[in-house]
Amino acid sequence: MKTTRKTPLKLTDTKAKLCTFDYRMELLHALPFFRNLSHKEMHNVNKVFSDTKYDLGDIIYREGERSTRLCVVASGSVKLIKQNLDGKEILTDILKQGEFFGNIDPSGETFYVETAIAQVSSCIMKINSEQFRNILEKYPTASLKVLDIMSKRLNESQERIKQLSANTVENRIAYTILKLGEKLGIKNELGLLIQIPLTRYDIAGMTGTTPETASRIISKFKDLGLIKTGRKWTVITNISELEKKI
Amino acid sequence: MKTTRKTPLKLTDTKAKLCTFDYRMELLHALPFFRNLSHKEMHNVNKVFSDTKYDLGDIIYREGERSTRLCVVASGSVKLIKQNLDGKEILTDILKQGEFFGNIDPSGETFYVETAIAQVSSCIMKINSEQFRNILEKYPTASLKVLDIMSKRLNESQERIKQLSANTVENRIAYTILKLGEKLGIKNELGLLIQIPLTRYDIAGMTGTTPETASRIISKFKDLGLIKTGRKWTVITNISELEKKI
DNA sequence: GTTCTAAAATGATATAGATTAGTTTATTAC
DNA sequence: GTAATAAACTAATCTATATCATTTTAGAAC
Repeated sequence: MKTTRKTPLKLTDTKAKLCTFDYRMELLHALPFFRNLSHKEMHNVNKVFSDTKYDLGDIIYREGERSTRLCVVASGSVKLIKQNLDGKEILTDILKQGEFFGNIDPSGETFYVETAIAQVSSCIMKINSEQFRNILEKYPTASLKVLDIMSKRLNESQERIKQLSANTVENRIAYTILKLGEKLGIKNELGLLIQIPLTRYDIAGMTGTTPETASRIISKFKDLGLIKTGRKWTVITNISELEKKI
Repeated sequence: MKTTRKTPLKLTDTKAKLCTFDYRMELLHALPFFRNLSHKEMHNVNKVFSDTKYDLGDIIYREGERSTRLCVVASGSVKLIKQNLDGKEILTDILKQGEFFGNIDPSGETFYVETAIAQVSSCIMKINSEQFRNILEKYPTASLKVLDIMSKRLNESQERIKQLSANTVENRIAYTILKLGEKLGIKNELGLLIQIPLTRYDIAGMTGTTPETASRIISKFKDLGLIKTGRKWTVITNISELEKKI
């Protein structure tokens, strides 16, 4: 018995929003690390950011390239991946509007440690890491916010290690879908809609398994009525039951 | 065919050094984030640190406890572990002299996300996170250093995810031993000596496997002449060949 | 030295999930 | 609308490693 797969949802416009001056100001000011800055200070910060548009699948930077930029997702979403020697890739993070990625500190690593790819059409704001460093030195509370975010990311990363070490693939996939729901989900009539193109390769890359196994388990979850999926969307239809699978 | 296991090494004194005022000053000043401070500034910083001695196996804090402290290893070594619901534990890090752990930012997580255990007799310096935050606000370059360390830890953590996702247990154990050698190893006549008590449980917790499998693979490495081990020590006798096992 | 004990090692068996191979379906291009 | 194609799905087999059970050993206590 299958759940129907022909459940297209009206997809929202995938074109990246234009990064107008006002939009950028608003967005930068909404970033946790710039929240306390005055309008004038924000104006100065805004000046040192540039922005670029990327289409779905475009590579923003590659692992191993000399790193000179800190990036902020102005619109769209970005996935970060690391590649293994044998070509297998792991997906380390999916970033949405307002999140930063790239190189924070010019005194540290000078090469990007992962590849960043636009997951949908996206607008990315960029700042030279040296200039970002200057801002952080000038506004110490901003540094502390960045530090806070880094701690949280480290903790999430360790949670993933814990899961890889001790949980089954089924547990991990349930957890990953729920986390994505929390982060990117929008409530609608069917449940919690995650509107990003999420291939079985992506799921496999996030959970340390193969696309085949990911597919099998997702089919199982669909049969159990926990989720519904299409090529570019996933809906969690029964959160509480899916949580029991962790 | 076995390599002889009766190879006791003269163990160095395991008693924790006393944390005299001068020793603390020296140590704090050597920390990357305080390196640029003046003697007078260091004096102020030193005042807000307290210190405590722990014996082998003592718990410094437990996962889930309210977190109010940032800790620095003054002497000895500390292991950080996270526990799974089913009791299986993963070892997230081993920290040596000069490394920090605990809670950095009081505005963030308010509970410890891991358990810290003294791996040998150790002296730990502690500071209230609020006070540490004040220091970081006062000395922006210190924040950037902390940020740098956090980035590095995040990257190491992601490297581990990559390995758990794509490599065999053998690969991971080889990698882990080499990393420990890099971090804690002391060159001696036999090779690179790692002088910490490292049980098969620890190795299993670091590599996401079981103690039995860890034991089997370590035996294999011993038979191949890559390492020698005792209860409280490990020597890498052939680094280049061990590297080929990654 | 001898005895004791927790850790380590080893052996036998079971299984989750990888691998290989093929079929079906959703979406894009026409 | 139909055709083309890449992703998703499914099935059968294989293997690395977990699990369960037992023996051996290093180092401590005497």
